[in-house]
Amino acid sequence: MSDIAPHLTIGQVAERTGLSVHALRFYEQEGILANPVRRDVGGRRLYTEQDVEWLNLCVILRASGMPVPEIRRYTDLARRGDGTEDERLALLREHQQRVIGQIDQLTRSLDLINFKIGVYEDRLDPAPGEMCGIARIGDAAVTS
Amino acid sequence: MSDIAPHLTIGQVAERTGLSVHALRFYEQEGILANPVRRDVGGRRLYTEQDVEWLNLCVILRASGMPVPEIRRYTDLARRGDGTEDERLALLREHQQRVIGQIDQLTRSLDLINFKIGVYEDRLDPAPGEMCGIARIGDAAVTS
DNA sequence: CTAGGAGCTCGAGTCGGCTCTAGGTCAAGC
DNA sequence: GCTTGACCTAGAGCCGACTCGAGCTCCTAG
Repeated sequence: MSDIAPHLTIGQVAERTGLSVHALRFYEQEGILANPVRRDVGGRRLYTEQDVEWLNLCVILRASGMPVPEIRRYTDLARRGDGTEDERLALLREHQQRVIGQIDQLTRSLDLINFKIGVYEDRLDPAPGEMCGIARIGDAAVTS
Repeated sequence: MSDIAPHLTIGQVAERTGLSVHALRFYEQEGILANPVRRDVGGRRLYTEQDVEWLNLCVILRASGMPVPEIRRYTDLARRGDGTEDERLALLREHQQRVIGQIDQLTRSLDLINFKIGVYEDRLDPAPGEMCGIARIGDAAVTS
């Protein structure tokens, strides 16, 4: 935990985060790194383990649909440090709601998909004792 | 259920489906309508209730991330009718898996977000009897 | 008779988030 | 000495799914 900081190359970080080297440079340019990346004598980026940790968090945020500008905002707040906790919390809560909403929407979509799959399964291979005409679920779009 | 078919205009369909008129024309052009839209004497589109039902299904599929080309494929199969049920079923099952995957991914993201929110809440307003240093969850990205 | 509103077509523009290209530096290995 | 491979910058390109605009035709109400 001392300052040995093993200097990861961009390629290694790409491997560890699942991001492409292109994406890593893009993210840096978009201001999505808590502290500025250092460079070696040849101008090559040197990442730290902290950077990787941070990027992995960002990957999660992106994967759950947080737009890049908002991640930048979050990063800014984190960089500024003390006194920004309430804003960071607010931002996370907002995102939390978005994610919950997405899950909700997907779950409802999945219900319909499951239902339609059921219809096709029955149509292709009707279970014994089951009638052909399947009750419609309200007015839901159950066409074809 | 007879062939009265009350001829909906594109504007009415837009209202009923939540799609824009632009999107409706775009979808038609993309082949995402089970049967070709009829036109009135002036060349205006006339939709049926079936079209609306179908479109509402498509809206759900889109909302759950099915790409337009795949909806077109599904529409083609539906249009062809009998004998394509197994393909339609396969297509739906594939999508079902995708949606489940998405929900899964979002749920896991949400876990981390919830965790971080908890960290900030404690940091801003520590509950009595709670210590400051919060145990890290494995090596998970819990930075800042 | 004319103004407004809804519709039409065709094609261009937009947006987000990368991804790729061109043209170059540098260090290691043969 | 030369090739190879990883890295660099700046900027262009791409993809999907719409969205928008220009310029037109209708119909209807005042």
